[in-house]
Amino acid sequence: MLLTFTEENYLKAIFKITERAVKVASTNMVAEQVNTSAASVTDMLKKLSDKGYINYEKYKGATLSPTGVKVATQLIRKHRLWEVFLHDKLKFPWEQVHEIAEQLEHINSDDLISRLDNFLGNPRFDPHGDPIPNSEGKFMLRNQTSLDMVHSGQRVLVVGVTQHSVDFLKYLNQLKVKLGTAFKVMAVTDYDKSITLEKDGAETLTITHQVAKNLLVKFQK
Amino acid sequence: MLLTFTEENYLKAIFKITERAVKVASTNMVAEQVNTSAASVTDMLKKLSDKGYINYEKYKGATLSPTGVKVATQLIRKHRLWEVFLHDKLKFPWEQVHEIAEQLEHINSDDLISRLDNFLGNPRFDPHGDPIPNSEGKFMLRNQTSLDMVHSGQRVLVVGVTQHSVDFLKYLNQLKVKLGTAFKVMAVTDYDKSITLEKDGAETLTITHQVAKNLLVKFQK
DNA sequence: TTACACATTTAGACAAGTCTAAAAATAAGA
DNA sequence: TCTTATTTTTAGACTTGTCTAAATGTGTAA
Repeated sequence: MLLTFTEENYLKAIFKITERAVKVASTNMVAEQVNTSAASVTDMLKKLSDKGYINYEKYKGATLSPTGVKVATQLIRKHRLWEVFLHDKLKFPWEQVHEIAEQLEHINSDDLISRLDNFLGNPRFDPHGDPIPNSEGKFMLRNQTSLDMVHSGQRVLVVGVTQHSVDFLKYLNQLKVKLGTAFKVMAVTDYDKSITLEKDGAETLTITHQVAKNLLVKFQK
Repeated sequence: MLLTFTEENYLKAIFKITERAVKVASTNMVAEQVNTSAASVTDMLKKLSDKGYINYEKYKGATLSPTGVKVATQLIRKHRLWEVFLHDKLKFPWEQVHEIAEQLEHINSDDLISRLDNFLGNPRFDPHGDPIPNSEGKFMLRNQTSLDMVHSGQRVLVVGVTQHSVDFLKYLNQLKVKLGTAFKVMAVTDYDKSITLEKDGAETLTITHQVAKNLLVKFQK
């Protein structure tokens, strides 16, 4: 069964919302994700429910059905593979790949995606450090923490970001922070939770709690 | 000004129709190209005319305006560059690239296309031998004839096809005819205009007039 | 030049996705 | 539990692109 561009975006939105702590996607949450009105969302949820992609009860919100999950993870797979292509092959900076991948992810061809995956060397993470689901929709798991959970003295390696906005990524460029950057945590301020880090060499930088929350790291022994 | 997927397809259709002998695209011709009804075409021609992309007079048919030509050639540029990508990088056979490129051509990003062009080594022809317009929309011209215009004794090199249907291209695969294949014309039958060719080595094959018409060749001295 | 065939346009309708405004349901505080 | 604030849904309308059926225009053969 063929889904429209729009339907696909709704499924992806619901997936994103229910991926973490939230178990059920509310109408308003979806509306914010797809940047539309709550009324439009209600209509679409009804439609997607009729088609079997989501479980939806009036006033109770929506979750993806198994079919819905499949569609959403395949979209994410396509999105992230295209991001790798744009970054690795076409040399786009990481802050520019998301927007173009939003278009490319809707291209319809299984053969295309499996060939692209191969061409790229079956990458397991995209340019932001997000895992790329395999063709069965399985994600690679990884031991990671957001940088606001660390303590003074710990050594960490940047492995991802939880925010893909151009502004945030450009700010990281400015700080010369990218995937693979290693830090030692020098201090965590009680007052505003800002964190002072020392880069591999000697440079020191201080970031706000806001920034730390959006940086994913893994611990180094 | 942003065009919809559908509007772009109409402009491309009018371009294709008026590219050769026909000077004006009639409603029915467009309807056949975009695979829709004449009534729908009339509506769309009115709209595209209002927006300044075509010159259209009731009952007289349509031609592209300068802006329309620009849009259409950029679409063709994108289409053919993606075809090169699919064929050269992802190793799709030439009969499969068209369909996927029909989707990819609508992706919107000038930067993407200029990077893709570079990544591919600024190719000047697509996998079917069609010239790729440059970013100003200029086409490379080439001395070429369709194979039904040749005479016995002439030596030719296959440089293109005028038909991109999967069936036709698969038939050529079967005959082991591809871009760059060299032939000597052995005989042209008066009766049915079928042509007997000798391949570089020694193999001989006979093709119908229908096939010959759709093969583009250039002469070898 | 008339008559007919064919091409084209108009009229009216429909589906998808959107909107605003109003109504209804739910949640939360006193 | 009652009242109010917030969320969600419904109602009705609009846009885009499509359709069929009917009306109109154009071109050609007799």
